[in-house]
Amino acid sequence: MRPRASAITVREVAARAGVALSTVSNVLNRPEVVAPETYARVMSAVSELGYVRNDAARALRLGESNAVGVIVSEASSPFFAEVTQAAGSMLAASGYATLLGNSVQDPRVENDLIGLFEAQRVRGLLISPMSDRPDSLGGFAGRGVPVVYVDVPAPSSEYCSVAGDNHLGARLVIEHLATRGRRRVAIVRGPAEFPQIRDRVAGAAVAARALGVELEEIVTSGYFVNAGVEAAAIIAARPSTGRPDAVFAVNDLLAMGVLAGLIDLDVDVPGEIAVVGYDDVSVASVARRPLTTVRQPAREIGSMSAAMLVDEIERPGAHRHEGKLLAPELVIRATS
Amino acid sequence: MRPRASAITVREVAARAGVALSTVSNVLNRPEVVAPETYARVMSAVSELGYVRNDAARALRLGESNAVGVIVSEASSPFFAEVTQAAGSMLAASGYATLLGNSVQDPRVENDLIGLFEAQRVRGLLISPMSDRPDSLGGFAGRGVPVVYVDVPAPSSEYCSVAGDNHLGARLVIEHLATRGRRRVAIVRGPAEFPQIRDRVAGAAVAARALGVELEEIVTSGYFVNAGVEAAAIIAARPSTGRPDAVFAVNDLLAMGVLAGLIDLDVDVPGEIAVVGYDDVSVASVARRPLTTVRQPAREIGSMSAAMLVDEIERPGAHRHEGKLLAPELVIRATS
DNA sequence: AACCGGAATGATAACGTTGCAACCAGAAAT
DNA sequence: ATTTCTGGTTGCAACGTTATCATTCCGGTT
Repeated sequence: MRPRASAITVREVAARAGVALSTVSNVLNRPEVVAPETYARVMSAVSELGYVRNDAARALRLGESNAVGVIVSEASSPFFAEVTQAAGSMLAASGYATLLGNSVQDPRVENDLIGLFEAQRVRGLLISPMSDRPDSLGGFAGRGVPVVYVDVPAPSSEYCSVAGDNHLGARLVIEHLATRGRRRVAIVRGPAEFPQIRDRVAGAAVAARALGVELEEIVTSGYFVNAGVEAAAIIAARPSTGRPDAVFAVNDLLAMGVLAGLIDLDVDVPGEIAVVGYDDVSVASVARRPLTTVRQPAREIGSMSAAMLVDEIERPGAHRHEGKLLAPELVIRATS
Repeated sequence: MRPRASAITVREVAARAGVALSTVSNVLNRPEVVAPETYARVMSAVSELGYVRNDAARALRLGESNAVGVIVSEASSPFFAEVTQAAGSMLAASGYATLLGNSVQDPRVENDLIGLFEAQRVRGLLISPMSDRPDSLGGFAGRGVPVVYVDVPAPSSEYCSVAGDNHLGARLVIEHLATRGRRRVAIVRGPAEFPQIRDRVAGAAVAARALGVELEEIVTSGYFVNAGVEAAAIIAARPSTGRPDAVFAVNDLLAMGVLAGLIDLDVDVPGEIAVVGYDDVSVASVARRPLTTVRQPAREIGSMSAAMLVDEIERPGAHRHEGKLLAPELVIRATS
């Protein structure tokens, strides 16, 4: 038992200002009830001593914190970066602190983060999960803490969600490629199974079947640029007759890698092989060739999901769950 | 006074397991002192009831949390994404939870975040500040909470820091351009004044003066791709005689924008104008042309600064402050 | 038989904050 | 002169956890 040596507490401040400690609390939390003169005296004591409220004690007393958790599977992806940024500023505007957790595409880390946020007693959680239904999420529901699914439709109607329509987006891609005369599409993805990716693959499969397009799946080593380059090497190594005439990479980073890889290996894009990505991240337009891709409303997904979460936190009675599915938009550039 | 309705506390668990609440605490914190049989009984009560420790209460009792704060000026930048990811996993390995704050290039937000982390009583702070010396940082030093500067040299020897040598990196760029025969370099940056950027500009100026290279500064609207495109438009609008023969963009996103913008406006790169970036983010190699840039050891910066912070937290006596300056490396590709 | 040591468990007091209830002067109403 | 009010202030208990210290219960020693 040797808690922190010197810490300025509300008690110190009270002594300095010559008032009771509950008066200090009043100054800080309900300034309208204290006399202006007292208010000033307490405030100057606060700043003289450099008092900073202890949020742990406050949270304990109040039974709840003012923080919400945000968990994404890959914080360094440009798409999620935009989503979390929009969500963060929305939450900040509503007075919540954001705790951002990066599960680094690892379900174990995801579970740890959920546990951490649970222990922190966050007011709500924004999550873009690895699986449709992370097992450790039950604790939140049990406690009545709102959870909003981001970029993935909620697994049940107890939750809100905001997501881009990945199924539709993928269909748009295949339809576009088909109208451009492509008949053999390779879909390139990484090994990890995200719900988003699964939906894109499924959507592509449906459209391909409907249009009589041949579909092949190439699983490469990850979801970043270098993995795309590897996929390009695999494709280019085949004899011309064995190659697809289009590549649908499940995100833009991958697509940019494929694109550059193919061009460097003297494959004509889009002449011989078309390349399409997904997300329309900012660099997509300045790729080796301006990249055809599917635009997702990233900022909107972030701010809308944050708004839903805030509503559910602040009006638990009136709140109605809702599963928003935002329509993506095909952006045709030079690679298809 | 109506703290949270139903919450399972250690008391509930104790009742369920038929032991005293302090025994439950022992099970959770010092399992070696309790009898195996009791341990098992308590643990099963824990999981049956779904008990989750309340970190606020724990932090209050202990006088300190297990969280450290990380503040970056632009979380969506690929460079910082890599830094924070490396720092985060290093910190997680040492048992600390990471609170990531994004100051969104706004000193006010930065101050708010510092205040938030102070109130949360974080054990330490990793910060890549907007200014050399954020005023609100004093509270940490006063409390004896370690602060490590990331990607910026510390303003005084009371702090550790890990940074890439921006001055040197910029010199390498100018020297490289000079040996390639370039005599008129335009340095492209955004309006915000980061210490990193200032160092790069200063380093470039020193090298340019030494080598007799003419240096011009173009301030565009931001630090992202589209700002780079704007800068390209400005340059291309000039008559050929008024154009620089090289552009040094202070980061890769900007450089990729400039590069694509120039090419789209029929400027020959690198024939007429060379383009060089900074950071060597993953997409730099798949830009419109493979981009010449300066590689920063982002992961190393992140994990090293985290390691220093942990050391300072855990060995306050033995710790010696240190200002690491990591050497960057010029990566010559196709744009120079 | 009295004692001791150790292992296991339990009672208790904080940690810093907040909201309620109580209090207290002095002013206004009776 | 007594009562009622009211703007200001204060005392106190509680939030859930953990470390300390005390207690109990054994089997084993003297």
